[in-house]
Amino acid sequence: MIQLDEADRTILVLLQQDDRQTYVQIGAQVGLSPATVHDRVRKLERRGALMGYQARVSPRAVGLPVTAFISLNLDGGQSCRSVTPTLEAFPEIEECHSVAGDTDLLLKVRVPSTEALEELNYRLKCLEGVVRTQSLIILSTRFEDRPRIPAPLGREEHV
Amino acid sequence: MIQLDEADRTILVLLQQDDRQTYVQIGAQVGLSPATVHDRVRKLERRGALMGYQARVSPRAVGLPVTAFISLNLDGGQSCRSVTPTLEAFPEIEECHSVAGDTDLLLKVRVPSTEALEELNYRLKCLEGVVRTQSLIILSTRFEDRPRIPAPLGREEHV
DNA sequence: CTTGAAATAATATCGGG
DNA sequence: CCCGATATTATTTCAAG
Repeated sequence: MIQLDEADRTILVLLQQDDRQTYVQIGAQVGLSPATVHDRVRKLERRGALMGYQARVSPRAVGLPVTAFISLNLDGGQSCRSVTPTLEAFPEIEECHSVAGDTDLLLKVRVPSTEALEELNYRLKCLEGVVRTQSLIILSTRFEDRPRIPAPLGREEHV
Repeated sequence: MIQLDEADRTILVLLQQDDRQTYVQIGAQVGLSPATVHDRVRKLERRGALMGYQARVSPRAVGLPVTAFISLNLDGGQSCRSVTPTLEAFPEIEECHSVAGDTDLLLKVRVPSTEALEELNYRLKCLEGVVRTQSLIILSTRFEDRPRIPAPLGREEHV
């Protein structure tokens, strides 16, 4: 785990809310000069706490209004290993998690239509090692893309 | 649906990959001047295609190594409406979707430990209108935070 | 680790094609 | 809608406390 002081945490919170904030503005909040903020940001990047900067694009706006979660059951073979790179090649798959439970993989997907979801589902079923799929369609998203770090974040668990 | 030409799409793709790219760099890719790129970006923001800019923060780095999906069953009462704002007040809930199927709401959550997940689960069960919860723990994340717009994005479906 | 100041590079604005 | 030029701001570097 990366050690972060309070200033680092605040910087992360501010940047994940809006990374277009200037180092001057951020510096004012944390009580540091812009140069120091710059320095800390570079360090956070190198240490892996800051993994990138991305614009949030409305899925609706770009023609991907349908969101769904798809559960995948895999056979026991070594295809379990090889299936991840294959899935990564599907642009409609936004997330891919390995889970504990009834299924093996959980995917979050974005598609233009329910017809496209059906089509995607079919293509997944055809993959080597996939024995079953199950789709869960999102009716509406109440919220997502929320900051991951709650502002204060209670003190660390001692492991 | 927002109408986007090819340049707009390219701009969105580039910005969602890395929104620190300069308008000079983007302009070179799409064959437009920096001033024009600037202009288009502002328009994309106003039209709602660009919803914000956020730094991606490593959940591990900030002490939230455990990810889970929690399904919620609600009673039929009007508490269905009031539960969303309540959930939004939970900082550990990153996403909240209304789904079609066995359950009513699907949450994506980040917590410091499995103990914290247990605690969260308990707090959710106690909420007015929640009759059942079910947790699905993520063992490992193969990928997430992927761009939502695949580079070319096949031609529009005609509805 | 921090800073102010200087050098560099970006964004924002605007008149006009 | 697009551009070039200008003005304004921000980032980046650096020598030094």
